[in-house]
Amino acid sequence: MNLTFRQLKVFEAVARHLNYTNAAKELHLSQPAVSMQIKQLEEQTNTPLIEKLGKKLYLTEVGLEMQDYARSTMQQLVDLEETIDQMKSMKRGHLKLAVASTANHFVIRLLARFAKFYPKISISLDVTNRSSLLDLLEKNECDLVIMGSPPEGHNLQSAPFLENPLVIVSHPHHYLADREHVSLQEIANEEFVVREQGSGTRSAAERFFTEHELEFKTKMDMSNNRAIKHAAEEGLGLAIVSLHTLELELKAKTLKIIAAEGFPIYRNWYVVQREGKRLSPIAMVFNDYIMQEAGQLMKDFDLPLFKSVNV
Amino acid sequence: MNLTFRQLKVFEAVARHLNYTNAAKELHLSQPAVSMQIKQLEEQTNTPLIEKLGKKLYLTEVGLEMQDYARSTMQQLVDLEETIDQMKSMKRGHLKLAVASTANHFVIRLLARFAKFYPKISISLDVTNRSSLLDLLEKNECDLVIMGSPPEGHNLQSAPFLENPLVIVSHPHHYLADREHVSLQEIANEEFVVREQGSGTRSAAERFFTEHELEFKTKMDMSNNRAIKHAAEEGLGLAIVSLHTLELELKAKTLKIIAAEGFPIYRNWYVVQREGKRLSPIAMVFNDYIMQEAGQLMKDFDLPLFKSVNV
DNA sequence: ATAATACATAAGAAATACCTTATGGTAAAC
DNA sequence: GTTTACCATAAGGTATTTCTTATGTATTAT
Repeated sequence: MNLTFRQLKVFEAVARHLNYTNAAKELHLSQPAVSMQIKQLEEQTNTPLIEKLGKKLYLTEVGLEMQDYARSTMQQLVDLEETIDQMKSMKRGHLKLAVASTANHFVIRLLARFAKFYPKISISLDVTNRSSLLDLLEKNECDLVIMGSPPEGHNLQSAPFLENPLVIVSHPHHYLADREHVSLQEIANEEFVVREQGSGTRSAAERFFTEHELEFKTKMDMSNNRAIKHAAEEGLGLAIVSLHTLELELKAKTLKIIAAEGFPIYRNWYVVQREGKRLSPIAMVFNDYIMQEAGQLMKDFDLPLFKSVNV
Repeated sequence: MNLTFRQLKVFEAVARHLNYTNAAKELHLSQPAVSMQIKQLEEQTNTPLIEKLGKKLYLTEVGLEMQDYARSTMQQLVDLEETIDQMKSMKRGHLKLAVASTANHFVIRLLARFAKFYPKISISLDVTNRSSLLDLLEKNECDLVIMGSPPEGHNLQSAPFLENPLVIVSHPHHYLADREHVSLQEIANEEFVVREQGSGTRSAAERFFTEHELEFKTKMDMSNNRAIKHAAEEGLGLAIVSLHTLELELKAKTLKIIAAEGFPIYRNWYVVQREGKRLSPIAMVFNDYIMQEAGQLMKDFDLPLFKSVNV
């Protein structure tokens, strides 16, 4: 059985009118065209669907069944079209993001704003480590990834969208904590708690010290940003971290930013996607959104000391 | 949007394999044929459904939606086919009958047997009066009608399928009730309770008396067969009724058949349908069934005195 | 009886659907 | 680097679909 949507459409009209001529008018067709479609449908099903008694038309039992089927199928088609339209116009859809754990906090703030504009869009946010992020991209299991240091040569495409100021923090009673200016040399005399080798933050810090021909004294390294901050709080050393991860600690005054010369170091946050990936409409919009709005939005958020540090 | 079932079928295969070449093999097509169907589907929806990243294929969000749609639509088509097949093979369907109230009792017995052969077939039986029967046929609201005297010239087609013996009954203590032979003249001396003018039974009775040049003395006429029998039970007169309506009364011995000369008068039960009506498979089978089997079946039923009357 | 109405059928033409083979391009595997 | 696997694209042809106009036929209404 090889029906066509055309046959169903015509049949539905005839079944509704119980009159070929009127159905033909509705469909802007000639009457024989309608007759033929019905005839073909009857040939397909190999059973009469409509019977003519005198001048009136009646649906046979199978005809009634066919009417049900035609209506439901056509309704489904309408539904599909609507769903697709909604997806296109982003009234519906799903945005799959993944972020580096260091970016988690500020990305959630960005997302909160973004989500308000697209109430019917569902969002999934995977907060995970660097290698998992690359894995997700590889498997095409997410639309976009936000991270601090995209790798090279994995068929990835990345774009910086926001400055990522790295600052030096200490516990509030550190002797450098309240100073208005701390020289490079004074910094170099301190010991640091740092991220593991290979981390973007670690690399940036090392580059900074190398460029200024200073020694970078690392006391401990840890693979977790939160652990580093905690170590600094406990006075195990100074820490170099992204300002964007510090909101809570600054509010709670468990850490203080040191007014170190040459700081903050500016790195970037990147949006990363697979090369060649055709973004879904909503992913494209989100991409545009953060590229254009992230800077402004971050300023709107109440990051204390941002300005003073930024001098 | 003007999809084709072909496009959906091909898309479904591709979505399942996530591989054009394998889908093509499954469908016994060349690979470009598959490419083209997908491309056309994407043109119809005006949105990508499948994306190729590296060597792997992925469904887009809309593609996933389309996959759902394709599967459900194709499943519905399978269901439709099955339903139609079942209707054709009479594993399903509906038989709409209407019978004259006088025929009710014996038709139900016929139906009970018939229904056993077609357990999934539902049957509706409308028991109503003559004019309503014609109305039902006119409006094509039933497949077949069973009645005693089909009218002429209503674009109806009728076929006798069973003898309808009319007998004379009286209450059990009537002085003719136990006689082994009652002459025509003795009958003609009696008074009768009869159906209204125009009724088939009435006409047949009148014809009988006219043919034998006897007077037909009618005391009362009633439009309801049951009322007539009741009148006879109460001794208001003799009654001429179809043997097939008497089963209960004979069993209960509230009426007795009189062994009148020339009786029973043989009339017929008819199956009536609209001229030109294409019977549904099940209606056709039922029609054949009663045409061929009704006589035998009626003999199987325990109609006491049938044989003796029939001598 | 005649006209009017409505569906069926036939013939022909245009569009389009659909498939094949041949070929090109790209990513991954060796 | 070469090969392999796999999809895209092009060209070309056939079959099918789908429509129209013209005409036939049956039923109903006048």
